[in-house]
Amino acid sequence: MNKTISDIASIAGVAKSTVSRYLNGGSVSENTRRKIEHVIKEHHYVPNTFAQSLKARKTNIIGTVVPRLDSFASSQTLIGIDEELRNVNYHMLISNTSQDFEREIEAIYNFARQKVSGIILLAAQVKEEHLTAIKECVVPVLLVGQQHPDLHSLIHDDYKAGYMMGRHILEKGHRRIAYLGVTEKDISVGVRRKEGFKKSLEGSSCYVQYYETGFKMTDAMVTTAHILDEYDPSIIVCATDNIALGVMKAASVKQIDIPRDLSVTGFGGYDVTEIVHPALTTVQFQYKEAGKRAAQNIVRLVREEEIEDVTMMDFVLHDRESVDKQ
Amino acid sequence: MNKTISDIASIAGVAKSTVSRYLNGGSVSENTRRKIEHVIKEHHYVPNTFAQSLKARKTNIIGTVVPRLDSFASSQTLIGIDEELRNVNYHMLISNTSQDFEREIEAIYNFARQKVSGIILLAAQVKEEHLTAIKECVVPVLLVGQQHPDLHSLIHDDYKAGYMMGRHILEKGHRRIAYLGVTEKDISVGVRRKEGFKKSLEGSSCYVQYYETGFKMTDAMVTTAHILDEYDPSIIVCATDNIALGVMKAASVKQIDIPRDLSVTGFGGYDVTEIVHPALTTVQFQYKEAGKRAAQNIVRLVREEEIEDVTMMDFVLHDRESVDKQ
DNA sequence: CTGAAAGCGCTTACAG
DNA sequence: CTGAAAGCGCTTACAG
Repeated sequence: MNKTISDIASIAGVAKSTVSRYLNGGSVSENTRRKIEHVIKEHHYVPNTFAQSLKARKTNIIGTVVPRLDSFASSQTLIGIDEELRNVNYHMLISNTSQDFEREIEAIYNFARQKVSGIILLAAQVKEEHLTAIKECVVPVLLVGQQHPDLHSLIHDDYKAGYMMGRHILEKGHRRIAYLGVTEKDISVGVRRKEGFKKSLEGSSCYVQYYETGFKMTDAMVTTAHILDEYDPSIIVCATDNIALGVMKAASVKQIDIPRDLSVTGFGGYDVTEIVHPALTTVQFQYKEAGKRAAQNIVRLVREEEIEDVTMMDFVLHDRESVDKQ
Repeated sequence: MNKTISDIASIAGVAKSTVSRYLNGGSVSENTRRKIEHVIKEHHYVPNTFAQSLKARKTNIIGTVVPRLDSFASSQTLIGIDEELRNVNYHMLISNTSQDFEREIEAIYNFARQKVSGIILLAAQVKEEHLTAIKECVVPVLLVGQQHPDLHSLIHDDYKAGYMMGRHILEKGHRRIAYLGVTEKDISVGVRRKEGFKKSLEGSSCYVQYYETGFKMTDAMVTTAHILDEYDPSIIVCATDNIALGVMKAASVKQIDIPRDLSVTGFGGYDVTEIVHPALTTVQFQYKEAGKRAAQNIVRLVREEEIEDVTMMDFVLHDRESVDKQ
């Protein structure tokens, strides 16, 4: 495991350039090929990747910057990226930033030092510093989950998802609606979903109140208490599954029966939404497929092939038990 | 970003060895220090890690082999490892094997090629090939979640957890018990938990039936149907939270009220267990802390400091709503 | 087909 | 404190 190409060469009685050629598929006579092959097997020789990369001045590594490891969306996306990258002979390197902005920027520079050939960026917001870092590092970047005019990106169709959800609950007869969203700093989740939702309601005779809460389930539980105090909606449309779960928990604490007394919907399509009782009506995004697609796109970018500026992923609306017919 | 140490040296008008010395904290006069600093800043110079590692013949990278990315236990452990490693100036590299044995072995060799200074192995089973790979790669390894005589390991106290769970449900008055376990190939989950549980029941007057199912929620749902057909337990003790959720789902489908008609418990302490209704009685393992501890241990191993062969992590039993008093 | 040599970007004794 | 030189393990023209 600690032999070098020179060792192998001298044991096999050839020049190291010949071994290198053997390794890289250059022309080698059948005879020397066998000799080298044998020596390599015997000594379990594996080339030192650093030396290789130093020469090549690039790697077949794609760095992925991820805000958190413990979310369904993140892990599914990562799995997709990893699987697809493996298919095309690339490796994935993960850098978790724990939702810390500084670390995100740092991660980009670190990846550049490690000479990754491309970076997939899962970020909730793209700031000036991101752009600067990307420019300085001269490395292809694919933004996933958000959109930005200066960057190639891959997004879920949040607007349409919001729209479809609106149509859906309207069809179910709901007219007193609470929409429980998140900060507008998050364009996809905070703005797009809500905008799509609003749009679907245009011209209908319903009444909507908009609320904002945090991403955590506990935040949602607290906010739900407020909502229920001041307003009596027939349904709470939540911007994420997590928030919806918080609403459900808050309701169960208050002995409010879902969906009889109150309907709830989410967005995301997390596995749990099927498990909880009642099963949650939600929009399921295709995270794993998005990951695969992201991998394909970044590799194209690395190879300087053309890709569309924005790749849009589809979704599925699951009509389940948490919404009652009014 | 693409300048080399030579560039910096010539621009600053010094030798590259001086720049290197500056970079590595060697003695440099105040004057040259300023010059170099200025040039580096201006050109955004960052040393090439490959060249560095090539010289150093090692890195400050710890490779982590993980069977899956989409489990609560995995992600929490990874987060813990990452956080702690960052504190001690190491980096984490993740290799996901999607529970594919071949890939696990491959990952070890790959990490070795990349000259990681240590490997943290989250594996359900340790086979001969693992040991061979580890031996050949001459790299420190820490096994997490399982135990093996030839390896340093960090484990959760599954035996004691099983034992405590047994005591707990006995105290609650349960006497007709079903234990829904998993394959004994998984020593921690399949054997230890069950053994501890069995032990706690010794001398008590209860009746227990042991069943086996897969790790997936859907497997558990199917098995639960069988159990309920042939046996009428007052409680089903499940080897994992996932399985317990499957049981709960199966029960809700059959209109069986939990905990009134049937009690359920899990192991793991996943976040969802608090969300579902009724909240699940379970043992919460300290995954994140385990990750941190694992990071500390592997670094000690890398530095050739002493650590105990087996590090045992503690747990907390959460007494919640899914278990009824009999 | 094969080998000697140069060079990738760094670090580390060794002189001065 | 500073610089010239050698070397880490590989690859790639260039000759032969």
